[in-house]
Amino acid sequence: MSETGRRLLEAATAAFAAKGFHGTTTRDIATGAGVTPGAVYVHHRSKEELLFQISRHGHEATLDLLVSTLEQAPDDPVEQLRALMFEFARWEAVHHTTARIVNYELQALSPEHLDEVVALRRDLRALVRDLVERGRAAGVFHVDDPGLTVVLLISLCIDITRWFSDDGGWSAEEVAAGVSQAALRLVGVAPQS
Amino acid sequence: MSETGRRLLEAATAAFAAKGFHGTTTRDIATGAGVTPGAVYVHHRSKEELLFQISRHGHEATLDLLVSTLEQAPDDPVEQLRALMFEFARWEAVHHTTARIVNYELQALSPEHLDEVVALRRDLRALVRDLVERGRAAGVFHVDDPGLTVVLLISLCIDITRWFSDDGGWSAEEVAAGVSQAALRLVGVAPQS
DNA sequence: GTCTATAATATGATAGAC
DNA sequence: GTCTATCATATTATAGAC
Repeated sequence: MSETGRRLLEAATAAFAAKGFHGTTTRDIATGAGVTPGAVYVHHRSKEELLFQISRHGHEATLDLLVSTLEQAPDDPVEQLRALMFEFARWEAVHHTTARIVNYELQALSPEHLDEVVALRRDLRALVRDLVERGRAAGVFHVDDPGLTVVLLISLCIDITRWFSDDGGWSAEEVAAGVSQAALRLVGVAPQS
Repeated sequence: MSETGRRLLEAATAAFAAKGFHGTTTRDIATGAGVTPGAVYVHHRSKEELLFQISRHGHEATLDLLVSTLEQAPDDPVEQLRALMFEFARWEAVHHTTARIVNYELQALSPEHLDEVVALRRDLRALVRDLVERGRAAGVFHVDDPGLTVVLLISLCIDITRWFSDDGGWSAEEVAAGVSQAALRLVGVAPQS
């Protein structure tokens, strides 16, 4: 992709995160990238295509991160959950601008694009569910409702997107440490950390 | 307010929750209420005024619920947190349509209206923070970072808005029970429930 | 590849008949 | 109070000059 094409993607990311897809105009995006409205369509098919590119890339990056985190973690559900939640939470905090679009602009995607992205979200959820089930089978996690536990674990990470700010009270690493500790408590692992 | 005025509010709530403020047109709202676009302005000043009315009412209802829940709860931080989180989570689940607007459409409010709503959000946060501090002072909550704990507790409730569905796997009460148990674990209370 | 200009449509809100 | 009609503007996207 050309330099201008990339700048347009960045401008779209900033604008979509701040004002939402429907609250952003193609003029906003063009202006943010330092070009005139007509130039947008040399680099991108449509405004929705820009959204899809941001959303898909964000989903793929998150999923790739979690898969490789699990691959590198020791063969222990406790350490795996700690690592998974730390990296997941850190990603949402560091990339909170992109993550906001990933998590809150799904409804603006075309039906076909939404399908593709929902499949990636299903994969991510399956990853967490499998880990919770393994910890439960190993007798180290103690949860009444594994399905609801999975939703709440993911909630802790996704909602970071909503409240995290670069100039707020915590760094991405502090948030990640707090969330991964909270996760271990949530699955009934004694708070030794 | 007239019957039509109320129907317009309900139609706006449904539309804003489904498509966002900027993704909703005044024609959508009028059609949803069974009237023509011109009739909207007999009952409401503007589209943004509809949003503000929904948002303010939702914020006030949540805050009132939490205040009265704390008033009625026994003088024990553990039971107070259990009750507070149960009622908060249940409200977000039962009223997930309104709650979606409350939690995710802040940026579409006018600056003056946003100020008013942010003040209510601050009050709600202070309520939770005070409770966590009291539990900590009493030696029954064990948390390293009370501020971050408060954010995560509120996260568990707010994010319900995003994922809860009436025809999903859990009732509002099941979710509320799971969230309040998760909250107690999160603050380091032994999982006896 | 970017610009200016503009087409085609959609939008928030209002006017005036009934 | 609701309707039809419409104003004024904004919007996505394209056309054609440079």
